[in-house]
Amino acid sequence: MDRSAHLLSEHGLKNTPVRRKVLSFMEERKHAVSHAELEGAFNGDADRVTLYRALNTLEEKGIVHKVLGRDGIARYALCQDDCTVHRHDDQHLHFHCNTCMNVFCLAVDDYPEVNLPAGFMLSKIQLSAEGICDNCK
Amino acid sequence: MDRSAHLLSEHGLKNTPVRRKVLSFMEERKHAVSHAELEGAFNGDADRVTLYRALNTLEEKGIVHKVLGRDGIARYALCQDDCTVHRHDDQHLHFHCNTCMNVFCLAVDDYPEVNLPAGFMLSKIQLSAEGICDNCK
DNA sequence: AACCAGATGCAACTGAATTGCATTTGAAAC
DNA sequence: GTTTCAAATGCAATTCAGTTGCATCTGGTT
Repeated sequence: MDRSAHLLSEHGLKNTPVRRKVLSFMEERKHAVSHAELEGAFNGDADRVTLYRALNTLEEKGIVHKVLGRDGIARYALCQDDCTVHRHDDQHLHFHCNTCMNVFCLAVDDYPEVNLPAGFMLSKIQLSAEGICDNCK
Repeated sequence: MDRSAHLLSEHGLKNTPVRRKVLSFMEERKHAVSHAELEGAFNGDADRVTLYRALNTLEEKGIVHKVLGRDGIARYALCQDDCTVHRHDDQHLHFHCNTCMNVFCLAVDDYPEVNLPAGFMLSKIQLSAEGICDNCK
């Protein structure tokens, strides 16, 4: 059983061709993938709605996490191993390329401390950056 | 001439009722405003397309800046005085409320340093947070 | 082999945002 | 104050990401 199939059974999801291919496609990319990108890769082998639902399900189970690009379009990337349904490990930097619009999940050593005004309850801090990615440069 | 009218002439924009009202509406709010919120405030006094165009124009001129909510919907807030067409002062924290989905621009004292992998060119770092705002708490 | 909850495919729909084009208007020139 | 015109507005139609309803199919268990 490959890694994709393992991830699925581990989270109580049926091991279907679509989900396996979605996961292995993400493994091969170093940027977060959009629905449109996946649809292109499937090239008619899966309905667009099925892909939307596969992505939503994978996110709900904590297998992938969702990030909105600067263009407002959702992208998805594999979570780290220690992600759970209840806690996603988002302690990384999302780098937004202003040329290709791709989003990259990059490791970051130290995370900033932030103190909010009175009355604001903090649940998560996220760091993001934008510029030009190594591929577009 | 009030502040809204001044901002417009300062940036070479016509001083129209719609733009003045959009700006003064933003001044009164402490969160970034969405198109839907504006449309409600205008209550038929301006076409929805006109509002979209007003927001785009104000952003292009550096009078307001745009931020995407967690829901993927654009919101706009007045820039600090030192924003220009070429450089927006985004050195603040965007706080996303998970209840009302409003976005708040909050001041932040120290900004984190980040070093990217080779080949990535950084142009801007942004800090965002999510949780519950003071109003929803 | 039988079963069924969950996954898929197809069609229709929603909602944010954009585009084209005719009309109106702010503000500068006269 | 009148003329003038680029810019702004209003209206209709369109685009595009994402969702929903429902019938059919299938992975995995019995």
